[in-house]
Amino acid sequence: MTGSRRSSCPVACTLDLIGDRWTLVVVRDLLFGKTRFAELLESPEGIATNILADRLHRLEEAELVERIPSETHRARGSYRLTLRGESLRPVLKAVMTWGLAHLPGTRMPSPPR
Amino acid sequence: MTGSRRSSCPVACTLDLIGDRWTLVVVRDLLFGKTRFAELLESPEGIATNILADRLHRLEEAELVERIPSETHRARGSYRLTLRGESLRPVLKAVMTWGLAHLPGTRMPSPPR
DNA sequence: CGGGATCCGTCTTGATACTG
DNA sequence: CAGTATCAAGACGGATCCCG
Repeated sequence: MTGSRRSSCPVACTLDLIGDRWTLVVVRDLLFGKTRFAELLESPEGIATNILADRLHRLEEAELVERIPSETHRARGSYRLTLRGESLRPVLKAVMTWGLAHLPGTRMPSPPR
Repeated sequence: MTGSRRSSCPVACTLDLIGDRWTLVVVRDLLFGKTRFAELLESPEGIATNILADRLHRLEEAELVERIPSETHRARGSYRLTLRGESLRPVLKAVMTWGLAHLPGTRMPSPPR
């Protein structure tokens, strides 16, 4: 995933940002209220630590996520979606709705709000 | 892209199907009315022939696309979205809407219907 | 010539081990 | 706990080859 802008198409350019198998899973978890690295790791999909770190960095770079460092412990920051990041909710909703309707066996884990 | 189902989450499972940088671009073109291999190749993003063939096969396997062989020329088939494939339209719409709203410089090429 | 398949070098991904 | 380092496996991209 290079992230390079390939065209002026809103679909292709958005996919440059979130078009991979992990980014939207991370966004999903953040939308569901998770904030810490370890929490994000716990999801049943089993994302690897380096992939999670990479995706969080990319999302930060795209200003979809911000990292909030802790004042007490230096290595205990948390991650939150920016407003821009939260605006991905309709995209996630559409993906989730499609999955629920067309992939038997899938179900909602907990309220996405 | 392995395509293996990793969880029961509708988001993660949907991403197993369409979570990469090319699949939704192909679906976009099919929704826009393109039907032939060569047409799909012409898009400004510049997909490689092997990648396009691979994505079409995967989409066929997932029953999102069907290949319709020509009666006259045997090597002149066309591809069309199935009903199931067309049902991805809201997902594509959400992605496109997000891109138009948040990625400056992106614009619609031609009516998506 | 159109519609792919195959080969191959490069870049990305992901599992695991390791560190502050 | 929160990542980084390492390294094998796989995906990408493009050039070419092949077949009707």
